[in-house]
Amino acid sequence: MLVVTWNVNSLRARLPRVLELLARHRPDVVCLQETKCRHDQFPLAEIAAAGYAAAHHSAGPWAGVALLVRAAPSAAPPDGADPGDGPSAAAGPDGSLHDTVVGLSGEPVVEEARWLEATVAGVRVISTYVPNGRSLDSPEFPRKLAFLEAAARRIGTLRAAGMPIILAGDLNIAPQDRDLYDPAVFADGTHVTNEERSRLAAIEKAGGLLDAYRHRHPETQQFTWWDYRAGHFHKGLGLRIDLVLISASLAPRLRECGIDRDFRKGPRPSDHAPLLVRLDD
DNA sequence: ATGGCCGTCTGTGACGGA
Repeated sequence: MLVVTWNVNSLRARLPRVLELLARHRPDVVCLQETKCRHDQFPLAEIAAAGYAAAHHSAGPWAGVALLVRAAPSAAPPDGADPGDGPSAAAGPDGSLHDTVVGLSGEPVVEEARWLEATVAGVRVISTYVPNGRSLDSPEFPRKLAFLEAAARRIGTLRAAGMPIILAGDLNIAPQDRDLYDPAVFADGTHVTNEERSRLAAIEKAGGLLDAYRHRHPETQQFTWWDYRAGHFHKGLGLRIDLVLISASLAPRLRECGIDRDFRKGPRPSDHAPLLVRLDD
């Protein structure tokens, strides 16, 4: 099973690149963040035409998360078929979306669209977009911490239910200093504080989860986000803030985990690159 | 590293992103 997470920074602006990703990698599951569209703007028809069912949590110009699941070839909708128009849309062999949950219980700002769950092939898959936090003295920062605490509670509940978990998304935390191009630049900023890192660790502990990229590549410095400005991508100045956390029970199936930097290049790229995780079937 | 960018909206610049 190939799982991809990608902060697309507007799904409408990025749709050609998303379709390119689906065609190139044919992932089984895609977790998207920052879709930035109203519910009625979500491009269900184009995604269905590419052979994917979708569930989404859309709230207008900010945030927004989605899950795409590859349909079986025989289950592809015929020409003119209604692709469906909501989180209940489903398709796939073992790739159906079941028991979709929209939103995170206890999240501080309910009207933001930052958390979406579904069961795919016996795995509880979550696409999340954690608040940025802006700055340490901003009211957004305690909201970020509260969101992370709510996520830990929810993950603990899901673990107790017994199904393996894949929590994927833009966590907006660099887990270690090796996940930053220069720790000094971020010394007084968000994304690196003990408050954030300890809450990320609490999520991992609550779920029995591990960071798939770091598990597979214990020492490598590689990034998933680069500022659009100042040529940072071409200078190699980025952060690793997009993560896939998997249940320890899935770790023996972890074949590979990598970042496709090609999608940070080319026409109209997102400022994030997709992170790919392959699990043996 | 001071900063350079890109996306949204009913906009003609402000704001958010990290």
